[in-house]
Formats: sequence, C-alpha cells, structure tokens
Amino acid sequence: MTQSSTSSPLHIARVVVNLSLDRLFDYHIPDSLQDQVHIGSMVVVPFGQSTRNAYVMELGNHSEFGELKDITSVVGDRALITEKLLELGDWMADYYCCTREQCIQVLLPAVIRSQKVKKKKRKLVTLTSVKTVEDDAERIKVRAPKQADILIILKTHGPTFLSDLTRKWNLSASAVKGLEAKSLVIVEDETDERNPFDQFNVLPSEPLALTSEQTIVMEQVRAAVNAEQRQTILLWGVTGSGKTEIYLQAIAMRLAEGEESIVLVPEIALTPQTVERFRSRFGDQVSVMHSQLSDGERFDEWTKINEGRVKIVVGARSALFAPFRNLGLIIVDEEHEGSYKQDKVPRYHARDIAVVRGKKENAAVILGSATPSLESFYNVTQKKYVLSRMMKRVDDQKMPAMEVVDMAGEAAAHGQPQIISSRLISETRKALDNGEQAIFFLNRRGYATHMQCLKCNFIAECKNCSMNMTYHKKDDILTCHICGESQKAPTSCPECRDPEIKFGGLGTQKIEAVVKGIFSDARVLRMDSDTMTRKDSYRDALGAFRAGSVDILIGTQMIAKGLHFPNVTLVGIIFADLSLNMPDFRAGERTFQLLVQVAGRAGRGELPGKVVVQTYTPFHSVIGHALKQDYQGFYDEEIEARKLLNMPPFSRMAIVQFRGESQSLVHDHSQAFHEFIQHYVSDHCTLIPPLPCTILKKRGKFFYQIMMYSENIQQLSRSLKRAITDFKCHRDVAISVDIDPLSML
DNA sequence: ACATCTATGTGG
DNA sequence: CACATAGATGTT
Repeated sequence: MTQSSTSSPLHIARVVVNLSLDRLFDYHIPDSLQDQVHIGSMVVVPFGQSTRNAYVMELGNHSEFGELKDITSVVGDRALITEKLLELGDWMADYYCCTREQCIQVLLPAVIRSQKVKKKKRKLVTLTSVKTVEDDAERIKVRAPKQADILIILKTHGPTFLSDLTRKWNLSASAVKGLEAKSLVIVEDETDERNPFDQFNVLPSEPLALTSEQTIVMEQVRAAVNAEQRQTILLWGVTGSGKTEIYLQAIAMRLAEGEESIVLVPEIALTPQTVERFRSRFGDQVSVMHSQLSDGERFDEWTKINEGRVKIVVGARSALFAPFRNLGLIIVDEEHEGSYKQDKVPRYHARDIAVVRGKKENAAVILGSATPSLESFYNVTQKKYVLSRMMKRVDDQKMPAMEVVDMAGEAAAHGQPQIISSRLISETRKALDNGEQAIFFLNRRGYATHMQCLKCNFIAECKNCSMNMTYHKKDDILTCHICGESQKAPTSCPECRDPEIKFGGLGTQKIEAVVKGIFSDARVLRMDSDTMTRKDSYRDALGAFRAGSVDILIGTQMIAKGLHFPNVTLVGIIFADLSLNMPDFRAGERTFQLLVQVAGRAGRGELPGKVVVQTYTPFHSVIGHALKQDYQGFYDEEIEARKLLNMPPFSRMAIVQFRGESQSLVHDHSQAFHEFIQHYVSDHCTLIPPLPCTILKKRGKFFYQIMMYSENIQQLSRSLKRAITDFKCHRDVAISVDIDPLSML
C-alpha cells in the first residue's frame, strides 16, 4: 500500500509483531498517540489474547480490515529504528531468506528491545543551604553525629552520590533519610552515564604526515566521496602499510562535513590498542561497541549514537547497524575476515551489508585488507569497487623474509615426526640471544586431538557429537571442542583395560610443553581460549608480552590478527597444513590469508623479521605464493580454479540444513525437501542432493544438508522462502538456510 | 508464541 | 458415543 500524501493525519499503522510471523498487521493509532507514532517506532499492541511489542513499518489511512484494534502505547520518545535501517532490514530478510522480525533483532540491540535497562539513575544528595550548614551540623551533632558528618562532607565535596557516601565514607542511607526529613538535604535522581573509558587516560594524537602512497589513496577516497553515487573502495594495503591512518583521515574529512562514520573491526582485533588510536584522534566523539560491554554500557553507547551525541562508532559486526541519520562513511577493516559472517539467523555478512547500507544511505565504503577476499577482488575486476593499493610499509620497513621447512624431510632425518624443526629451533635461539621475541602459531588448542588405545584402537569420542575428545593436559581431562562436554582422562583403555594409551595430534598445550623443554631459559606464554578465560586476561597477556616479560608467545587465531609488537623478529608457523587440508573450497584462500597475516606480525619495528613455515606440503602453490607474499599470483591462480569449478564468486551458493535428534527423520525430510523444491527453482539452479554434514552429529542432533548453486542468488533465496513456507515439516526437524555460506561444514 | 478449531483415532 | 490428540489455522 502506498503512502498517500494527503493532509489528513495517518491513522493506521502497519506493524510487524515481535514473533516470527513475517506478516504485517494493521492497527488504529488513537489520537492521543498520533504525534508519537512514526515509522520505526516500537509500539505495544493487543495481539490475540495477549499483548506484544511491535514495530511500525508503514503509516497510512486505509486498511483492508474492518475492525482495527488500537495501539496500546509507544515505547521511547523517538523512533528506535531509522527509516533507512528498516529498509535495510527488509532487504536483508529478502536476501538472507529469513523473516523481518529476525532482521529487526540485529537492527535493535536486545537491551533496547527489552527495555529492561534504563538510563542509569543514581541518587544525588545536595545541601539545601550551604550558608547555614555549619550551624546545622553543630546543632544536630549530639543526637545524630553521622548526619552531621554527612553535612560536612557535602560542604567540602559539593553534591555527592548516595552510593559514594555509603561506599567511600561508610555512612548509611538511613542517616541521609534523616537529613532529608529535616529538609537539610535534598535527594534526587540524576542520570549518570556509564563510561567504558573511565579507567583510561588517552593522549590526543595529531594526523600523521602521509607517505606518497597514502597521499594517492586519500585522493581516491576524496573522489569516492565526491562522486554523485558514492563508491566502494577496496583498499589493498600490505601489513604495516598504514591503513589505519587512512581510516582516521577519511573519518576526519567526513566529520568536518558533519557526517558520521562507522568502523568495523573483527571482534578479535578490537583491542584497547585499536580503540585507543581512534579515541586519541577523536576523543569523546567515538563510541565503541563490542561483546564485552555490560548491558548498561551497551544501552548508553547506543543511546548516545541515537541521540546524535557521537559521530563515530568503532565496533564489531553489529556496529554496522548504528542508528546514524547522516552517515557518510563505512570502513570495514580486514574485510576478508570470516568473523564478519554471523553464524546465527540472520546469517548476514557485515562486509556485504556495509556495501548495501552505503548504497542506500549514499555513504562511501572502504574495505581494507592485506589479503582481500576473492569475492572483493573479483568485484574490483567487475568494476563494482574501486581499487586502492599500498604496497610499501611505512618507514620503508622490509617485508619479513619467509622460508619453508619440509617436515617430511625433517621426520626422515630424525627417524620420527618432529614438532619444532631444527631450523625453527636455531632461529629461535638466535632471536632469544639477541633479546628479541618470537611468536609460534598453531590454530588448534588443547594438548592432543585424540586419545587412542594402541591395543584395541579404541578412540575416545564425545557421546553428543561425532568428534574425538581432545586431551587437555593441564586438567588431565578429555573435552569435546564442540559441546564442551568433558571427563577425567582415563589411565587405561575404557574398552580393553590396556594401560597403554597414546595421545596423538598437536595442540597449543603440546607446543607449549615442547617449547619449554627445548628453551628452558625462555619465558613462554600460551594464548588461546583456554588460558584467556578472564575478562582482562587478553589485555594482561598482551601487556606482558609488550613489556618484554615474555620471550615466546604461543597461540591460536587470536594472536594472528593486527597485533603490533616491534620487538618480534621471528614467527613460527608450526603446521601450515592444518588449514590447507580442510574439506572446503576456501581452504586455499584461508591458508594464504592466514600465512600472510601471521607473517605480518614479524619485523614491525627497526629489526627485520623472519618467518619459518613448517609444512608437509612445501611445494603447494598456496604456500609458494604466501612465501613470496604474492597476492596477485595467488588470486590469479585461485580465481581460475574457481571459474573452472564454477564456484563462488562465479556462482552463488545457498545451503539448506536439516537438524533433529532422530537421524532417520532428518534424513527422510532432507530427501523429501529435495524432491519438493524441484518445483520451486528455475533450471539455472543446481541442486546437490542431501548429504550428511561433515560433522554428522553435534550436541545430540544430526545434520544433513542440501547445497544449491545459482547465478541469481536473490531469486534462489525467494524460491527457497516460498518452498520452506509450503513444505510440511515434522515438528522435530528444524530447517535453516545459509545464503553465501563461508563454510560448508 | 499461543489459543483455538478440525480431522482423525481409540476404546469397547 | 465421549474423549483424546495431532495438525492446521489465525492473531489486525
């Protein structure tokens, strides 16, 4: 229904109810609420027997329905979702094959939706009369000494929060009550904004002088912004080429025009270091959004943005939906990062949606990476994005020297497989002797990946998942990395009672033990999700490494990204084959990105860096390109392969997944759906019949999937939505759709 | 999601 | 027949 531009007020609101019905319902707007109901408002409506929250999608003055119920009330004093963001949500629901309500869940943070958190109110105690305070204190001293104390404190410190009086001065609230009764003080609610930066004192920073490469890129950014329809730039800059300074100056440029900016950073890279760079340049105009914020902090940050009190947001994936109204720029740093894809519905990719939001709100978009995703680089060749390149490190630092060690040869030489090669040992020794630091990378935590009985070949497997239990030596337990189930490690085989049990497969704990054995003089720190359990442990660990109280840092994913340590001269990649051998067409791409990113941690200061890559496939072309840091070479080869196999970006994918506790039921329904959907999709769509997922069973549920390929993903998505609505599925089988999946597991 | 309606099944 | 129970339908 189109909105008519009559002068008569619009009495009818079309809303989506906070249930996943994906339908619009009409309600009458009572006169009393007339000026409070806008598009994007959150309202309370009677629905069936109960009452529910709903979001206003459209306004009008005509309805197909006869009897309309009244909107009960409006939540908040202004629309909680901007019109543009609502449009974006609709677009996402269509594209990602999900309901509008599911998209609204990501547009509006849960703390805002639930309305459980309010602006924090604290009771502020103020003197009624400063002049007479001393006389008053003297007068009440005998009968109420505590009350007199309070008066003196208020005299010297001015208005004070009740909580501070009770905490710092150990005074009771009842004493304050007494004063209030005597009308000597007044107690009132004062909003107190939580400030996540309270503990930090940030020194201001000035824009840096740009290198010649950076100057050229800034010109391209300016051109992208000045274009009638603002453009998307792919900023391909090697590690250490100064991408962040580009971001900062681009933001400053928008700020000068009164426009807002969003900076997306992978969650794992959202360290205090990163935040500080933005805070030091833009101070209080920056808001930070990350998963560690408390509900209260998140509420305050969101409110600041919605009320226009900050102009810049730095945050992980969900910060893309910051409710700015005059957005000028979106930056997606490390755009190739898989963590931009949300793994629950709606399974959106923040980089792709950043480009869509940029289009809708005419904001420029900068996608930055040293190792762009195949999709993004392909989009450059298709003229969808503009390419900017920075091939030199600032200050003319050299790229680290990379060398490969053939672990098969190493094993032959020693008569058994080795964990740390002699080459890596000697390089580490050299670095340690020079007082330099080293990083060892292995993307797998735990001590051993499996526990096996040498006699009967029994392997400990999780009872909820089709997965081997990983051995963790520290607690002497076997644990499942999927469901977290753990048990005491047995001392003999649970099947045949044989005491000879073998622990096979490398994890970071094993590396730690081996490294400590070889370098008994070195201070070793392991960083993985097992050691980084406390809220601040990540910051503390990195602080210790920075301060030089750690020589060798061993870790998983979490040390691969964006860390900047000038004293690190050596990076050891323990087992490069790990990611290469994944059963996924993106394994090569991911390995290349990982190797180049990890290598980028070396030689970031005065000292040159060295990288040792250990692998059993030293002549694999992906490893070859990574050694030469040759992105273009890698891209050309990989894109050719994708073309031959008609894989993304040449075709687009959707995965339909079926899950349930009964394997046969799940299997049968996936078969039935495969039959069923034939009638819904066009000939251009390729259907792969249902297959059990790589990990068949997770948390007691079985998984089967149908893969679909098409040139036109939007059309495919729409057909899928219709098919799923029409398909009669058993209650105990759940269907979920992943559009543009990143992983096929 | 939840209430309500409808078609079908079961006992004896 | 009464009653139970699974599945479909509607909520403005």
